[in-house]
Amino acid sequence: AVMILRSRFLDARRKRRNFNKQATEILNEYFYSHLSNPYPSEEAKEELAKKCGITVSQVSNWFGNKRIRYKKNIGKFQEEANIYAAKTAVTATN
Amino acid sequence: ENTNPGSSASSSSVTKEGSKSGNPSAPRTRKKRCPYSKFQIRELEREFFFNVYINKEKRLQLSRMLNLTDRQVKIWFQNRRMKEKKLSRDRLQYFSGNPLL
DNA sequence: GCATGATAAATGAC
DNA sequence: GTCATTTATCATGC
Repeated sequence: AVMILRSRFLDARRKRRNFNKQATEILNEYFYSHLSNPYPSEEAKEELAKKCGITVSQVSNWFGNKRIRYKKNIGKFQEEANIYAAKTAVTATN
Repeated sequence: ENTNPGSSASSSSVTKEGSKSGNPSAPRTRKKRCPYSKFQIRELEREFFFNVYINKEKRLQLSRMLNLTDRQVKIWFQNRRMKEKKLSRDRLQYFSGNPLL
């Protein structure tokens, strides 16, 4: 049993699985609403992790990848940025 | 599969920064990340197994053997310790709350 | 074929 | 020294 768990643990780390749509929505919502300073605090990371159903490390990975890839090609994320900007605007009015 | 530029003897490559001699457009070049070879990793891991903290003497010896700089070996051990800590956290999280064991 | 998550070198704050 | 991070690279999903 120990070996089974151990191998499953190793595989789980290596195998990549995409986050579900809801988690991605939450992460993007935070990212684009904090575009001037997309660096969530440790507490914010824990809250995001809880809401997304992922680990804090995965939240850190997501923001690290998002920041560098956004900076490298802002134009590619323009449409996405507009979507979440409008979304946060709507939630603000409600 | 190695050919590490800027390591060992040829100290001409990684010019840390020409902070002097004018050079107004000092780009402060960040060293490009170059993955280490299997052989380098094996030797580094071997030493890490014996002692997580490497002393200066072994560090110099190891850096020469692997054609790396002292700084590279030092940083590798730092990163490796962080990796070990993260692995421990992940293991604890994964095996906790498990009906088995 | 790229998008995406995770990991490996490298830097800098402290 | 730790540790969050930047950057490139790796591995996988689709």
